[in-house]
Amino acid sequence: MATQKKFQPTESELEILQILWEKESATVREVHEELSKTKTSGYTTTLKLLQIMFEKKLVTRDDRAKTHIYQPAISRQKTQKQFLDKMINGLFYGSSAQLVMQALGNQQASRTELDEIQKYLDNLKGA
Amino acid sequence: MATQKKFQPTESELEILQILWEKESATVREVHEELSKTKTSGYTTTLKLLQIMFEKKLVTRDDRAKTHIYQPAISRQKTQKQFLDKMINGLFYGSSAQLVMQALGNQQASRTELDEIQKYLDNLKGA
DNA sequence: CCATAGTTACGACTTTATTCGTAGCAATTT
DNA sequence: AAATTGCTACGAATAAAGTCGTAACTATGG
Repeated sequence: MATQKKFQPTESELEILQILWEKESATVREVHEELSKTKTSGYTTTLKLLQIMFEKKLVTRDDRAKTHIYQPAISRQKTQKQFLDKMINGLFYGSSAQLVMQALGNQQASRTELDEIQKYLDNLKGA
Repeated sequence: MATQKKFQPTESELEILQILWEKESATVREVHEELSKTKTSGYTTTLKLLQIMFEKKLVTRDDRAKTHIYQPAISRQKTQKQFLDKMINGLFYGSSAQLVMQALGNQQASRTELDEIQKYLDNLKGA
């Protein structure tokens, strides 16, 4: 089990994880290229971040070749859960229902999405 | 309208806002007392934070008396929305449905809560 | 009226996160 | 084989958040 709670990714680290989840694996340059679409920081910054993330065990890497290849070490799901939990406890009185309704109210979900949620809900209730 | 996006409360500021939302209004000491239940930082830290929050306009204060009285300047709802939006965009591909299902799956909501959500959902779909 | 306790203000220190410059190495080009 | 390019490593500067110590003021109790 040993759920490495210790290292919650920071804001920047999350951005990088996004990219790694998307691409499955990537070199520093690839990550940087992608980051550059929304940020202006330099290559070595990206490199350093990935190195830190490696130490924190947020990513793994294959360094057999000169150009290292990085992969995410924590799943998107797990990370989502971590942040959700934090948010539910911090901002929503610990009630996921509160959060859900707020989310449904603010962002509008499409009909299709609502139906999906419906199905999911039925499932939970059925159990 | 002028949605003061500028100042997203930080982690610590959020904790303080929680307390202010709860109490409606409070002195530094009251906030600090409450904070002390979960943190160990000193009185002047709390004071300083409230002062900063005042400058950021996250709170208002009545300083007619020696002991100032603070009130939240942004609503819980609005803040919830701000953070939810950020999270949906950052971690859930911009899909609120994704977030909702993840939230329902992880945290278990009680039967009552599920029913509430159901009602809410019917409402949305009805419209 | 003096001492004490409670308050605000505020500068400075600490810690954490982000950013970058530079050195060094290896592969590739000329 | 020298120059160029592209990579990693890593220390250090900068920025942002949180923390605290101390001064100054005010009301209160002896």
